[in-house]
Amino acid sequence: MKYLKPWWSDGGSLLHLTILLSLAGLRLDLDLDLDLYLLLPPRTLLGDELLLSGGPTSPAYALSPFPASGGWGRAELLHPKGRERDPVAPPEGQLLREVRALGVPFIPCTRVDAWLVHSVAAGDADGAHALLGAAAASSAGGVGAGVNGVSQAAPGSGGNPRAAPSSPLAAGDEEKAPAEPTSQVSDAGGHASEENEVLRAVDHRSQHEENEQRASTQREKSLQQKNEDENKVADKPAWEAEKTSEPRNEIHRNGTDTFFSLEDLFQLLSSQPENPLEGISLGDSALPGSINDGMNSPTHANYSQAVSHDVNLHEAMLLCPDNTFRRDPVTRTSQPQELFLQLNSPLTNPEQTLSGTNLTGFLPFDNQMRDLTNQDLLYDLDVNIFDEINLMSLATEEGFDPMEVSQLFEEPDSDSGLSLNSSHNSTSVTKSNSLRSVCEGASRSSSESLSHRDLEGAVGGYYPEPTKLCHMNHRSDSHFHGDFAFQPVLHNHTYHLQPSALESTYESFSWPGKSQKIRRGYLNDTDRNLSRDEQRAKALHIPFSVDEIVQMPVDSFNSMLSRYYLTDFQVSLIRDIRRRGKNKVAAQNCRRRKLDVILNLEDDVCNLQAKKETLKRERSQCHKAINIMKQKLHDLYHDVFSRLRDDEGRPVNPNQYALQCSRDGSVLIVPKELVTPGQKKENQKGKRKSERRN
DNA sequence: CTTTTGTGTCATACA
DNA sequence: TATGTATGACACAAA
Repeated sequence: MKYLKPWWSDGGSLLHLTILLSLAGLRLDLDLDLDLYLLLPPRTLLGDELLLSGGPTSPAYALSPFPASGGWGRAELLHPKGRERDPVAPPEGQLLREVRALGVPFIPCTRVDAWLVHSVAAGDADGAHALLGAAAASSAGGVGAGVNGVSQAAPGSGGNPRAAPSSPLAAGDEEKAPAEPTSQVSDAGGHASEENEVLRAVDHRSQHEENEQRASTQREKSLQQKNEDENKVADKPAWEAEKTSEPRNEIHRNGTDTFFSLEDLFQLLSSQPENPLEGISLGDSALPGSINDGMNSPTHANYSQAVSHDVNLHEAMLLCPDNTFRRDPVTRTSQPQELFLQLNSPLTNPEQTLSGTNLTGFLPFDNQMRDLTNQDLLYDLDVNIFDEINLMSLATEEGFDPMEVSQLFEEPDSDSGLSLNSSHNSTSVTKSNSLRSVCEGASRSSSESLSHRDLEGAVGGYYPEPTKLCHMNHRSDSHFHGDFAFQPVLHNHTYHLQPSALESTYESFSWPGKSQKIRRGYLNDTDRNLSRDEQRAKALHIPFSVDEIVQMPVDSFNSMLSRYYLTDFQVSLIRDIRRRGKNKVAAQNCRRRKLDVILNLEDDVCNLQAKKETLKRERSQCHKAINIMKQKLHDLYHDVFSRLRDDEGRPVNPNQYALQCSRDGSVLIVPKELVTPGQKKENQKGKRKSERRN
């Protein structure tokens, strides 16, 4: 963490927040490297600790150590982890009350996007500092993760629905910073404007150039990290992606979630002119101290320029054909689609992006439905033809193992709807080839728009067959296909399997039943790691992953089934996979509940046993007390009789007389013969009971 | 080798 | 009716 005296340290009267990022090269790890400093005005009295809350669920930051008095003090906002504090933040309202009770203006933090704080004049601590740092690039872009920074919506705040930092940037309106505090800011603190705070983000050394130099060395690491991120993105089901489009514009990062968004910072900055105390405005001469010089210096950009620079830099980095984007298409089959996302996420609205990235069937394409092309011709063809072609292509696909499939589906009842007896002869091959020709004649203009993610998520990384794509395409946009989508078409399909072999292969298909077993000995190591359903899906080249099949909503599921051309066999398998997947989860939950019940019952048993022991002890203590009371009563009885004298002054024999208490409290000496039988019985009962207990 | 444990799956009932 | 969930029962693999 590098901290230098800020340029406004001799001016201003309100709390300034300095956000300094320790940039390890161009990579940011906010968990470790983001430190927050509060600049406290002179004579600010604080407790030794001040909690700031970024949001209902964000961790609290402790303000420590105590700032120096008599001048601008600096206090570091320490992450709870660093102080081994309880990371659970107190309720926000309580924090705000505590903070306000101290009379110190504060800035409610909801989220801090990573941004590069750049000092144009390197080494000039008093120089102006331009904000060159782009806000977090989109996660799809991946650049931000490695270069500019990251952003994350605080989970508790429900995330920032805006397109993260790219929204103000992509707006291209750098001269007009949003004047209104965002709802997120106002939600978190609710008083950003009324507190009249100024937010400044500076760095005291130019790290930008340094970072640029480090970029090449860090690129590999960034690429690795980015690939990990993209893997996460790629693992996200399409139906999920279609629902949450904007998170693609954000880096999802584990760890600290109390951050400003760059947009929030801009808005705070833009609200500055409304602050009569500060008199600091963006990009004008009201900035105190050397900042004015710096900002007006030709070598320094003002904030607006910084923002503009940011935009351009950001977009340029997104758009430039940097090596960062070059990935091995073999190892990363989803690259084209993700690159598409990268290129479009900051520039297009999510709907457009989605419409371009969910072309494999997860989104409705009403407009595409209207745009029927020559592929409509295909629609009139017998579906069975597609069926046959599909099976043919399945059988001729590389890695297709008929034995494997037959092992995966072995049950006598082969009522799968497969046209097993269909003639897989040269005629069907000719048909398929002709269909491929027709499909190849279709548009190839938007290859990048085909969702590779969907394909990648499919079991076995299978690309849909061209025939399948054709079939889908005839119901979709003609721009649906791309060149790469037809890559299999370019393969030399020699159909090495003879029709008889194919027929026997398909006849060996059987539906998974109760007695199904997988002879894993036939499976390779890779397949052995797959579940049975995954193996089945792979064997039949189901173009969806098992997770997708299981987890997607029923509407998406049904639309998927209807949108894809799938054989009855495949549909049945998909439905079974879904059913089994759901049931598997249900079984897991059921067992978990059962375990919880057992554990709770064990706890109950322990508690009851403990309670029993307690009650036993209490009873024993009660008996002891009773015996003591009896003994005392006995002693008292004899003491009383020892003091009693009859009319003649002789002691009263306790064996002949008894003391009897009347209701009015008087005590009478009564001969024992006159004691009522009921009293005698009660006394004897009590005696017997006590004897039994003893 | 047997037993235990965890897991997947199926059948069934129910919502 | 379709779908999802809950649960008992069974099979199987691994410890």
